[in-house]
Amino acid sequence: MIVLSPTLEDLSAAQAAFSRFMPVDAEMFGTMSEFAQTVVVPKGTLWVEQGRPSTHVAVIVEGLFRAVYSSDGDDTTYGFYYAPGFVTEYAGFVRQTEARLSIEALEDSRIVQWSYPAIQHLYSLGPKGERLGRLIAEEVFVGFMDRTMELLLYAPEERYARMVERGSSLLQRVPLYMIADYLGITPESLSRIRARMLRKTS
Amino acid sequence: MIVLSPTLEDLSAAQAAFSRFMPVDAEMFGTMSEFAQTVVVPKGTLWVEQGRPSTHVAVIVEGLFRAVYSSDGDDTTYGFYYAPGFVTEYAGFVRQTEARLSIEALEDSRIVQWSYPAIQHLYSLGPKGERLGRLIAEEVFVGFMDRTMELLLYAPEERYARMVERGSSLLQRVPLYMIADYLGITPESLSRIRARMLRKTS
DNA sequence: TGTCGGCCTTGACGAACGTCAAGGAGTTTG
DNA sequence: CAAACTCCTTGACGTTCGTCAAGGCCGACA
Repeated sequence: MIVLSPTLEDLSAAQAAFSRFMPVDAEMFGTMSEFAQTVVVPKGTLWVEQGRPSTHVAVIVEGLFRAVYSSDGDDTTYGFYYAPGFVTEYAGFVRQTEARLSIEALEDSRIVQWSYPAIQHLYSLGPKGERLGRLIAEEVFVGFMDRTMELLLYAPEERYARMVERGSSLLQRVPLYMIADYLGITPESLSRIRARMLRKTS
Repeated sequence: MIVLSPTLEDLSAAQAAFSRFMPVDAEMFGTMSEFAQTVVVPKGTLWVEQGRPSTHVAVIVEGLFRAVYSSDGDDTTYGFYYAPGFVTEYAGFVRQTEARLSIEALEDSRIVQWSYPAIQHLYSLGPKGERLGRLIAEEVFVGFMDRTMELLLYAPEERYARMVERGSSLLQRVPLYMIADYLGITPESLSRIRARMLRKTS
């Protein structure tokens, strides 16, 4: 992992990500830029390690990450993160406790990150900073609600079918055993589900 | 549902709930009290109805609620809410869109509620209001992360076993078919799981 | 007291999933 | 070029789940 000063493109990608939630004026953009770091994360690197501090939140300029929970030597893929969007081990970050998940780069990635003190500083600047933090937390929340609903409402086969219908780019970018994991099933089961679906459409 | 002016006990229960997240000073407490309403919700009432606006957020003084998603005539129990804690159809509330879930009182309940404009007013008072909103959103988020993790990591039988170990009061207060639903299985399967667990311990 | 309705259990059966094991295709590495 | 590795698939088998159906328990209520 290499830490750099952000380029203008990095900063504008970051601003675009934040702008999806609320307008970012010149002053806030300036403050953000001042504390931002660009990080180049090679494929396979753990940007956050389970059990260690979760110190940063980042905007993904390019690349792909997964959140993974490890226990007794086996991994569970909890979620994926890609541009344009955020990546962070949120639970640990907001409470400044140790990360409960690792976050691993699945492709060579480039992110713009802020430390916890930098974010606190942003909050301390006034209601606009707090507001941005709140809006992002709420948005992230709604995303997780969808995820939980998917697991509760649909059987494994339907979950995969819906992912295909949605045209998720993950299906092209991620090995199937991680998709299986994400859907809550084994790779063998996903393989059989795919075989069944092929038989039906042909 | 009967709407009343909050009693002092109602307000102090509300303050206690908020205090779990950050100190609430006299000024903020005053503003909160000014806009608060107490609502008596009889068992069986839908406090929020799926498809209609999600207008309020509330602190539970006493009672029990469940969030339920209805589709094609069958229901899925999404979560439970009880004192001391909050209840709201959060996704609809924060975005002021229609509720995606209904929220039903499972016991005769008493809550202290705030409307969306009241909360916005609280936010507009300065960083402390925004901060409180953000902290609550983050806390709610971590809870949902736990919920999703439970569904991904554990098989149905383990999910029930963990609920028993945790000593959840829900097991005493809620019919098993709702528990089954909450765990993502059918009532029949939960019944068999209970039978299996009894055989093992005896 | 008898009946009704809500809730839990049990049975039977088929379908889907998990596990263990083996094999094949494509890519990387020496 | 061959060997090693990663990833996906397929097979066999046992277990668990969902569904449909029936029956029992218990509190509510006339």
